[in-house]
Amino acid sequence: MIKCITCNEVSGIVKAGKQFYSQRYFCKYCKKHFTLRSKKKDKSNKKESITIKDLAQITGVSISTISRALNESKEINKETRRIILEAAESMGYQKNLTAISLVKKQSFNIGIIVPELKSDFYSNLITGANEILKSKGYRIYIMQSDESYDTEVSNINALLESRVDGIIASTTFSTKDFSHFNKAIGKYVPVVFFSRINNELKCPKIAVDNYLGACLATEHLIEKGYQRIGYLGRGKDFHIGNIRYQGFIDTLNKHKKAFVDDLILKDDRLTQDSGQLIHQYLNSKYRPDAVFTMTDTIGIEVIRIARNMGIDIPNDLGIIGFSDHVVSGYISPSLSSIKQPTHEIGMEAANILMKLIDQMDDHKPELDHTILLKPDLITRDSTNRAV
Amino acid sequence: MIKCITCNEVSGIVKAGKQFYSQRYFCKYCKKHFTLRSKKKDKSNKKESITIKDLAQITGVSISTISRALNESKEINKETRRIILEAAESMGYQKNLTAISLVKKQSFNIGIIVPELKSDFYSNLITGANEILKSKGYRIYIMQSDESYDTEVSNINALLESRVDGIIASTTFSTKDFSHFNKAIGKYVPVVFFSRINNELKCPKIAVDNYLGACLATEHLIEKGYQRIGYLGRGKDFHIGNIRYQGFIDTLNKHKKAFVDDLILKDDRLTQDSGQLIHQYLNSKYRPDAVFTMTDTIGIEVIRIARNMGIDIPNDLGIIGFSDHVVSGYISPSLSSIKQPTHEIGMEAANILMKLIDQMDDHKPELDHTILLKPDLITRDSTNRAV
DNA sequence: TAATCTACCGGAAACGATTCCGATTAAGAT
DNA sequence: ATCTTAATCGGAATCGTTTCCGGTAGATTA
Repeated sequence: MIKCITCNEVSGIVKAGKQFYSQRYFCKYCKKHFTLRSKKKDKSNKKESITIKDLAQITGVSISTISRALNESKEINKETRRIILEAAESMGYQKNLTAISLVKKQSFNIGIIVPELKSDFYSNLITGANEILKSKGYRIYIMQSDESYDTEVSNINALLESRVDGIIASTTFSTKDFSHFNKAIGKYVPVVFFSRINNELKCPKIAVDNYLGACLATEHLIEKGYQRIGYLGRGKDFHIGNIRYQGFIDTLNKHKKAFVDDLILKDDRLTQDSGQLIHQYLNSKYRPDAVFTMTDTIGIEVIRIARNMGIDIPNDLGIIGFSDHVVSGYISPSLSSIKQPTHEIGMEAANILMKLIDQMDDHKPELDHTILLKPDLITRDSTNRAV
Repeated sequence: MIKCITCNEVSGIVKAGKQFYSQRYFCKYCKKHFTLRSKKKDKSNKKESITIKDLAQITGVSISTISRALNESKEINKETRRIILEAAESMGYQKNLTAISLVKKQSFNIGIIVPELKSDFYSNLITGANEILKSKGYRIYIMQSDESYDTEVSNINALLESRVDGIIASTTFSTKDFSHFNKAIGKYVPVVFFSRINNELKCPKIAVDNYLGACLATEHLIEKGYQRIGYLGRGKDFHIGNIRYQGFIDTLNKHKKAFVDDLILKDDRLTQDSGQLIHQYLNSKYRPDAVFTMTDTIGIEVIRIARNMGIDIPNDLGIIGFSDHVVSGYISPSLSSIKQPTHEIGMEAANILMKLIDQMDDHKPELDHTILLKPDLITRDSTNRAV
């Protein structure tokens, strides 16, 4: 004979449920008592924001109507909408983007991946992109890869989990395999590369015209009458570094300048701790009388070390960098450079991404093109010698 | 007599539905035909990612079991979990954070609001915060207020709509009303202020010890034997500016140094286009022989202008700034400054936010305290004169 | 007068998870 | 032999929206 476990009642018996164990039984009165008590426990003061269901309740219409009012549908009476909007306002209703994203399969989030944030270069790119994205109602996730391939991959996965509507990225120095980006594209999440671009993937890329920039820089050194022009940059794994190097070489050739191998230093350590290396370089027997450095950061190091060595800049050594770092204008002597239109690159990348997202709806697949923006030559003291 | 609108059949009549208009009727065969045709249209190649439902289908278990496998519940057989995980892996399953957020009422997103991104100061703060947040599984939304109160407010609203789990913010210069932050707190979204803090709100704040920093700077100038020490900074609306100013005044008093009002220039234009203003200041009859500037940016401008005016730095004019800007170490003469532990401030802010979020679950309300981190005096050429 | 349209609105099924209940089976405890 | 438990699993509600489908009333058209 089955009995209630608390009052021994034998009629109206129901299962007690998990709060005890499965084969125990309550009479229905005891059951009600216990479930009520356990319910009370979790009536916490958690964040319970007001929903359209609440609005429906107090205005006396259905939730579909609420939704219509909130979304400016025309299938709704003006007066009804006014009442609803008023209620929403007074109740402090705030739409839940999470829920909306779920049903719309669109998050209005864009992921941006950069090697690092604390560089005015990348923060300018981001600011440019954000300007466009924000105006279109998108929010941005910013992720840093810290020049690590693995973090880049995990960042992509994190963005995919968050169901971003698109991705803008600058790859790390070492990214050679792009399957993680392909994964995104495979899931119909459009990808646009900016600044650190590549030739591997079929998707839009936007950057400064690195080749042209390098030509401008080299040309400038030649014009200034420098003879033994050297190059300092990363090794051959870095795509846009190679492009700059190629611009350098081609320009020398074009002007029938021979280049000595010893004046060309391509070494990945140059973007890390380069002091020793540069010192050695400047001391070599084929001492250059000018250098084009792949980045301003390297150029600034060259200035610092050359100054310590008592080398006369710009007379005995001309220096020109790339990217126009903030300190380049302030260091003594100030560093000539190639200025990138960072803000525009960011904006353009965002614009293209927006276009891609629109096209996604029409099932038009990709547009695979590369846009190169014009750089500017900034001449400063480090190359300012009398010809 | 009601007839099917396409075949005139009179038996088995059903409503045609909205695709035509309400009072039209189909026979059931025609109806099936038309609905099938309209269904086909939207079977687009949209992003249809695979879900736990799919996994349930192919593994032959329920979705609850799938969920348990994916979440390392112990209420599941090891072998079952292995099979499920294997299937998930091979199918390329990727969890949908949007859906998870909806049911868990937790987004694992943190909003960070800064006045601007393209400043190494704020990007360092963010990087520090991100380091902690990322390790705890949070993603960050970065928003810029551009020193505009209105954007700050709309940013908060955007973050609230996105249901962020917490907010870290530096306010704009002009933020005097904090009700938008209160709104967040009211919705149980914890707020932590960093760097640009205030006295208005009951919530954690973390910044450098601005008072101490100002004292260190002023003390340094006094030690170097400067006599007519001036101050350059924003007007009285800027909280942490006032604190720095107070440290300056108190230190002068402590050393029984009189301060002349004419050497104190508090003007909001100093953080914008300050050239004219500074020139005028340096030319006034109570010409200072040293200045403490509220920020390095102002200090750098002072150096630039003083150099143009032919003033001897540091002998005729000592300059010290605040925050140790990147260019401060490179400009000539290099600018002495007060270095802020930016990275630590960001990390600490994130840590406190994490604690707040945890406490939210336990219904313990706020912890209202201010943490001040120690600054460092960096002496450089701009104050390096023989005593 | 009947057919058709317009303007509104409600019901209910999604979206992709988590989680609470309860059920079952086999094993251990009394 | 009965009670109790552990180990597993399925069903269904839920989160807060959007949107499809269909319904009604009144105006308009044929």
